[in-house]
Amino acid sequence: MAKNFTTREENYSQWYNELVTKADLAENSAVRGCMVIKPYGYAIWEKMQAAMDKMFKDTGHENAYFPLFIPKSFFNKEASHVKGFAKECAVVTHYRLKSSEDGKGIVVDEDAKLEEELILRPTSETVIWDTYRKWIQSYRDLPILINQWANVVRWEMRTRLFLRTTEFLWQEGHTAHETSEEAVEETLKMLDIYADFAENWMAVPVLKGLKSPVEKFAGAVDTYCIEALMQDGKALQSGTSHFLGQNFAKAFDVKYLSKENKLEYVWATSWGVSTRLMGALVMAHSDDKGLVLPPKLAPIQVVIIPIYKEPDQLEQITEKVKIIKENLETKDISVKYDDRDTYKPGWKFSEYEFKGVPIRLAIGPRDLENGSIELARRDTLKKEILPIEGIENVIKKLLKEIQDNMFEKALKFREENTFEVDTWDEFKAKITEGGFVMAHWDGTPETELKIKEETKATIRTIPLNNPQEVGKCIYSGKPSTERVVFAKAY
RNA sequence: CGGGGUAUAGCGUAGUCCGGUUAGCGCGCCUGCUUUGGGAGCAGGAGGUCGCAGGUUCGAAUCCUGCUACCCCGACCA
Repeated sequence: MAKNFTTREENYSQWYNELVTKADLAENSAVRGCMVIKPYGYAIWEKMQAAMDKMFKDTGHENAYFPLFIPKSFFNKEASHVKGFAKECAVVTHYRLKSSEDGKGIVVDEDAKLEEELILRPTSETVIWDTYRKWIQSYRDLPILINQWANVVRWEMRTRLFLRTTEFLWQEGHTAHETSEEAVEETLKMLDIYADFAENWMAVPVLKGLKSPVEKFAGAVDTYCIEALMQDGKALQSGTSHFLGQNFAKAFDVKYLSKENKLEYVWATSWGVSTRLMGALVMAHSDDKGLVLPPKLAPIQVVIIPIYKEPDQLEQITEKVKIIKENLETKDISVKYDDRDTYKPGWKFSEYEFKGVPIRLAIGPRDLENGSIELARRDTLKKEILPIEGIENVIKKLLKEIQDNMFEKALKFREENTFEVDTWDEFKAKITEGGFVMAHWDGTPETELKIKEETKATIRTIPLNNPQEVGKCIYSGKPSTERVVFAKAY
């Protein structure tokens, strides 16, 4: 299956595409730009969902569901929001089909034109704020802390599996607060949760920071983000958290009566991560032998493969494996015993290696004699023979070690590919090579756009707690007080 | 939407320039036997509207015209 697999060196984007499809994560569908997420890929997404869902709930959020369709008129209400999304909205204009005149096919029934056209949500701010208006009257109704897991549609020109698809899955949190301070606090709290998730579950180190005005969300006052560096030196925005100020409250007339009996607009946030995280996961860790999954998100953490010649040998092995498997499962480790007789051990080794299973155990007659088992770890590809006795404890520890090792490796990569530059020539050179380039910027959108035009690089983020230092903008030479992070981005 | 490319079995492809048997090969699939500590071997077998629609021709995967889909590179974006 994974024979003739393109290497990262040869062609990074082809490597990515082949990896995603051959590892059974997803495939292209009949509809351009849309993907089928296959069971193995979806299992990873479900693990991501479960972990984040718990984090959201632990911080007081509740799940709800808002509709897929949004009345077109809602989109007129917040000017910059319209501008940001108008170009990529799918629109429903009719609600019925009929047989065509010639009886050969089916056509849109022109008599079934909708009074008001419906937009397939590119995000749900509008429908949610239209709803919140009805829910909020008094400060006693606040805060509202709601999240929804949903699909959204953005009609993109160019798509890539997981990284940018026409329809994608995500979660979107939408909160309403009494004060600006509280909303900002919420925005940053969720940013922290995203960073925590990325680093501790995905083993992907991220930079937390603020988006430049050019890059921020349409309708937000401030957009915060987590940015990760991929192995090809390009940045991937992996999550965003927006402080919306009173923009949507004003657009949808959402007011509350304060303790002082004054009518005030509420303060808002929204935050989201999507199936794009799957792309980040793949591109951050995987190698030329296939996927490498962090143990905390791997659908299968340990696979056990029997090696045998005779049926009775398999029986003995299976008996032994049953005990090992139970011991592992007692320790909350997910185990698959692949005793299929239709594939040979070598084939299975390659298969699970390609699918990124963190630990592989192989057990044969020789092991039964010696009370031993062969353990191979995916991240380092190292193999060793260990006693079966107590193997569950070794594995428990090793899974943690693999998780940590993957993070450390990714962090080291990022550190080795983060550069400070002070001149325009240096900047252009480093940007071409790839990586995060820390440079002074005069703070104007004009300069940012010029830099983008000339180098394709954008400001990925202005890091939180950024050290202040005197410097000159690499492009305009104007004074600057801090370095910002430039990179080419996905 | 611009530039480039591709379309032949489930997947990958040869054949196309220069029209001519039954469209070939690899992987995968099915059956049987032998195998099993890193992608097994042998034997047999199934599987094709050659992207679609026209046209030229005695004859089209091959030449001509039109269309469609997909991929890559740009512009746009998470």
